[in-house]
Amino acid sequence: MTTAGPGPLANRSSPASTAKGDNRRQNLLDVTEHILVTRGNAELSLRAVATAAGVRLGHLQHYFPTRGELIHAVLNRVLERSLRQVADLMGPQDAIGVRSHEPVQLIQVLLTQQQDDRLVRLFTEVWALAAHDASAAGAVRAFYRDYVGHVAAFVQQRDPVLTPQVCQARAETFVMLIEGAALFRSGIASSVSAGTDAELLTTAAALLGSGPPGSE
Amino acid sequence: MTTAGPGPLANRSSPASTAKGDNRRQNLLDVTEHILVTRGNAELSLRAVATAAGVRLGHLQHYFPTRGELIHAVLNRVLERSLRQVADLMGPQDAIGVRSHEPVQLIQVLLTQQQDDRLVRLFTEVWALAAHDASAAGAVRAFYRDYVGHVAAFVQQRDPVLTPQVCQARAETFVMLIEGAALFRSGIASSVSAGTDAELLTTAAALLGSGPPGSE
DNA sequence: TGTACATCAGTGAACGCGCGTTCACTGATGTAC
DNA sequence: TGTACATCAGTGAACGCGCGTTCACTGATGTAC
Repeated sequence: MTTAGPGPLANRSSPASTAKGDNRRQNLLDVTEHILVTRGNAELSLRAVATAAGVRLGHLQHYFPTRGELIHAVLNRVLERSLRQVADLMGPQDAIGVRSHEPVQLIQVLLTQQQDDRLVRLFTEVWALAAHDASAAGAVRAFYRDYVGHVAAFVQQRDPVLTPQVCQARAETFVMLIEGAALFRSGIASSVSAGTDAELLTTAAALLGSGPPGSE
Repeated sequence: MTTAGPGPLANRSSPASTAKGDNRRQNLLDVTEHILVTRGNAELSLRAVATAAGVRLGHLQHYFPTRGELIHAVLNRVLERSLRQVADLMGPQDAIGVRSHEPVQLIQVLLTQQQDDRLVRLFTEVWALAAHDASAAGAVRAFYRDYVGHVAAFVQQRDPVLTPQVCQARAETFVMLIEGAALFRSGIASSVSAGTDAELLTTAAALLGSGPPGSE
């Protein structure tokens, strides 16, 4: 398992891995993420990160030699973590082939996560990065491809009669709706009114296939 | 009429309005918008704007004394223009009380606009700005409030039996879906598969109330 | 019609500052023999 | 167990540059009388 392979973990920076070094690296990424959320990419400087982390500029650059490497590292970590959450939520069918979540529960978990505006603010930065940086764009597209893939597999399992194409279409529409909802629920767009949660839940659940079977 | 009042047009910069000055001002905002789309807020500098516009730095600052004023001016113009498009699309009931668009047509127009990734890239910057700048956040929330308001009015007119609360909930969910779809259709998230357009159209149309009447 | 003046359009140079990057360095920790 | 050496953790100073902002300025255009 430790032979890894050419996954997203392959783009390590110069120093080899040490227990102390790994902790420091994660700590530096934590700090970078926090500044990205609170101040945005435009105001993120290496000096600000170093100061907030309590290290010297030169030390930060021992781990992330350039600003670009730091940004890409934090971007990849965010996407990997989010994808892992989606995978845990959509497909915990490990030993036995049983899903632990019904669509409505599942959607409610997703919506609860969106109440935390930190993650949503982070994703607005991710989208903006993807819009201007080719490397970031590739990582973001891969993330959404896998995200949609997990949802499609969930839909397929709930209703094996559906064609893969229909599952894919439902999954993509579902993710569109969830990502759009994030903008509203985080307060960036505007606060949602009382009845919207119910409407959103119904619409999203219908896409996952929780409606009466054969109603389509 | 020149007493203005506290509208969005009130935040004029120092110079009074002249035909030549207004043209120059709009031209400078065009150039700023273009740089915002292609390079992003993080890489937008006053010198880059001035150079691209073919004027001197000092001249740019004659119209927009600070970077912040330039950004806010372009933000407000983008939001006003987009809202005007929505208003034209959702409610052309001027003289007579007749809508010219059916839901499906209307949605197709919205989706076609999203194929142009320039506007979507611009909005990723707008969301990021709103996440970190209090003034921008207010403008963006006002924009989405009005956007949702237009949609809600459309839904209400199509089915007067619905309560205003239901119309509001449907409208908010509709806008969530459309904004999320923008991420995918612009290519930022990932390209959509063939069947997704149909699924998206059906879901969005149902929210606008184009389903068989009384089916709810 | 002409003159005086205010305002606007546009130029040019300079400022202090924070930025990312480079590099030479010291101490700590692990590793090979 | 001890020694030598490579590697990693962390420091410190300096660099050139582009940045936003300030300010004094000249010419063009409008306006009042």
